[in-house]
Amino acid sequence: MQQKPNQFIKLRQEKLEKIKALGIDPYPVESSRSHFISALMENKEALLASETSVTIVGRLVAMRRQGKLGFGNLEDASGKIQLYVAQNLLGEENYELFKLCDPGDFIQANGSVFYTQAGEFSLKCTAIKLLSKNIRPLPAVKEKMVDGKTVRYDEFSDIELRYRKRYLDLLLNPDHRKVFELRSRIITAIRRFMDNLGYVEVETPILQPLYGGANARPFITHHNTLDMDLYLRIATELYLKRLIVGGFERVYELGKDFRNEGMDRTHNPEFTMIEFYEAYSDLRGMMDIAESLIKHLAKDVIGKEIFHYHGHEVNLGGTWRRAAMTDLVNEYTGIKVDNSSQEDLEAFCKAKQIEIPKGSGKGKLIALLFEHFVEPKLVQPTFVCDFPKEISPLAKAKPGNPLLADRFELFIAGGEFANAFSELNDPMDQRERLEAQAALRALGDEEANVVDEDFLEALEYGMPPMGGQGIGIDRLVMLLTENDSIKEVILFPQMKNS
RNA sequence: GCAUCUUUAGCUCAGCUGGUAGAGCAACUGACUCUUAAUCAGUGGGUCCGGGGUUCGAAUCCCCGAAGAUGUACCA
Repeated sequence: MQQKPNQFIKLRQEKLEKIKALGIDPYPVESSRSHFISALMENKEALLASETSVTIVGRLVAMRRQGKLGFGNLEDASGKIQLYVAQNLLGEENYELFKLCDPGDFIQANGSVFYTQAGEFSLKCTAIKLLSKNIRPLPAVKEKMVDGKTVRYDEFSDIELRYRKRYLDLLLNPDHRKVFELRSRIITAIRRFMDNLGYVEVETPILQPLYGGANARPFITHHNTLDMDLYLRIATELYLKRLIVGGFERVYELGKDFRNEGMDRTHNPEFTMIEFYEAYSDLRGMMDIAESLIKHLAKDVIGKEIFHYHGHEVNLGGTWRRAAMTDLVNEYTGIKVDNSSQEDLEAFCKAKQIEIPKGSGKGKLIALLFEHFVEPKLVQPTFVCDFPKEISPLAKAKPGNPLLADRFELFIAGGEFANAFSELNDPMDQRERLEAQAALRALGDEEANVVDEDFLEALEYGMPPMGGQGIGIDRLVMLLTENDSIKEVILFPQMKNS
């Protein structure tokens, strides 16, 4: 038989025609199910004793036909069971249909459970119905139990294909499906945790006339009817603060932010973040929430405290260190930051070949030293406090030290997991800080904040003292599911056209 | 952005210093009423990522390009 490049599809389409010739609709509307497959597997003896007749549905994932008898494995979202299909039980016509079925087809099977001679718990089929015909063969992945462990053969493992054809990855690699089930449970648990603290979940605009709340380059789009450019949000901060002005006391938003920047194993251009703001709280309150939330997710959702991540062993269970940025810089570089002049720090950076952006003050230099010499070393959870105010335009100054912000970032395994401040609510101070950012922007810093007049006006009407925090969900899921690439925890990661 | 590596059948891969492209699984045909990585017999299937070059001859060597991975830079 001559076979062309799309040989597989052609052959299956021929089968499809044969099925139609039997008067069977290969894509019927109706299906029914009396039991999930897991319900059969969990109640074997009772179903066996009662000889209950059941109807199950799912995808046929393997077939072993031998003349007038055959076996198949049927899989639904809950589990997998072997089908025993014999001509003398189905009748000739129905068995003819079975012979035209392929792995990948969706079918409905009626029958009752029993043990085969080989001792496998199976469904003895009395009828099968085709629910959806597969016309493109699935990549063949076979598995076998060896000493109680599942050994897999010819795994669908090409990383690029797994990301581009995620549906195949999910279908063929149950471990990867599990990661996304866990992601869902983690997000549900986060929402429940915040709800229990009395927070209200809100939704603010993704399309924004001005962007703010973080230092990042935005995606720009255009609204035709309004004939105006809009930005995809880089953060939810400024809108959530407006809600606190509006009388809400505890709000959170869990959703996507978009940043038009580099991509690597911890950055995807669209990513998921939770931000929350609590009136009459402050940095200390935010620290307590971060620690108790993440410990709760580890212990109660995942069920452990030790995680392997980016080559490190991280213990989320212990007491989390709290340290000032300047002390950490001193600890790892030996520099006494408080006693150093801006010139001293610039000289040190130059000696270490660290590029200094235009307009950098002493605070920025301290932050640069921190990033280069401290950040990668912070393996166990560490709250880094006392950020320079200069690089924290939306944070209140630390009481008693006008050069520092009342801010922390949480670092785990050398990466940032949370960022929180006692939020700045002095409208005059906020205006000055945003104008300082605008000056940096004029010097070429494309990631500096822009001045948002409406936000400033909202502050002028009065905003209570409060704590606010952002936690990157993707990285948290990476840590908790022990995946080193963000693409492993995002269902459809950004890829170039191939 | 830069560096290194990868790209061969539907999937997973082999293919040595250049000599007519291979395996397993999947697919197709046939046999088979207790298989389960079913088995047995047979068959078909390739833009060797794309383009150019060197050579009598290129999957293999060289150049350009694409995609992906890793590292690095940027992302305070």
